[in-house]
Amino acid sequence: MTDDISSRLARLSPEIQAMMGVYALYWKLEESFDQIETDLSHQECHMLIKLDEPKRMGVLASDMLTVPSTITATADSLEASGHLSRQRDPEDRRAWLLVLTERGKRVRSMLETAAGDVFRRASGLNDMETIEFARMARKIRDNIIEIGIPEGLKK
Amino acid sequence: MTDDISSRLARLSPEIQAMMGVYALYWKLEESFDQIETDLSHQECHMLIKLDEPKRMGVLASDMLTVPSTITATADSLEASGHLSRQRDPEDRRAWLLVLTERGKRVRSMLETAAGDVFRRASGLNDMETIEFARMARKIRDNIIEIGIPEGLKK
DNA sequence: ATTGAATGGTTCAAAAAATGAAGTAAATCG
DNA sequence: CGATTTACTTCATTTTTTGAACCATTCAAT
Repeated sequence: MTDDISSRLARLSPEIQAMMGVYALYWKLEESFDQIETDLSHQECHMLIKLDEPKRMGVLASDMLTVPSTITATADSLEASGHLSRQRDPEDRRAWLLVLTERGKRVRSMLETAAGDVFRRASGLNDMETIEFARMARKIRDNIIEIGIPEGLKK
Repeated sequence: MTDDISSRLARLSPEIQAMMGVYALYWKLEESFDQIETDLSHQECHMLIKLDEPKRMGVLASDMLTVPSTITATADSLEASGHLSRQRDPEDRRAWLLVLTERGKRVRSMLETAAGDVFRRASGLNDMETIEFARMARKIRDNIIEIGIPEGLKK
């Protein structure tokens, strides 16, 4: 049965094959979020992951595909639990920068480690393949950041 | 600034780099779901994608990381809109198989095409790289299906 | 067979999460 | 300076998700 799915998939275009793999990996990652750190909601985990550096709330909103009021709520909650703090953006005093506290950094790094573990367990790739996959993933991410920012300002 | 993020990422372990790329791609995919097919909810899109072949509701629940009652609701809605039908599983008459209708197949194939387009636009990989990435993605997906099924029966 | 426990799915009320319209404060433009 | 736009907040409403009680079928052990 597995062979059937797999051989059918092999006939699809490479782009679709790629996306289906991405899909599967992402869901495994989500699954692992459910297991560790039970006191954080999904959305909170996502925000921590996105906060690899201080970011404006508006940037997060378009990054996380949601509206400002949702970001406010998530940030409130993470601030209350001591994972981040709001700091005025010196460039524009209307805007806030969300900055991880030490605790926030610790939890973020835990999430990152978990993500790495999930990849190792779920992918079944050997070391060489992992390195090659990572190289492409980095390229993809750079590309998305590049094309994504202008698109994020849509509407 | 982008260079800063990118060079920092380059210092992380390959597994984490890989996961961050996966993360970014998946979010782009979600974004595209928001744009096409406005009469389908997110969850409904996900269910259609998962239904590459008839599946039991329980299998979908563990696949989609949710509880049975959520699957019931989503299936009800997709059934009402003519995208799928319930058929008793002949193997076990307590269980239902969710089977896509012609319309459901059409929409699913549209979503698949959209996913492929997102990959092409978002990844920025050339043809060779795309083929290589796809090969690994297929391997990963196979591995996840293999290791995932026993894990799915947890609890 | 018969009974008891487990499994697959449904119902529905309650909880949680996401939204969007109206509001405040700061920046920008003419 | 005043008008407009931008960045975020508030909060009431809507949407989504959950979980406990439930029905029907299967499985296991007599």
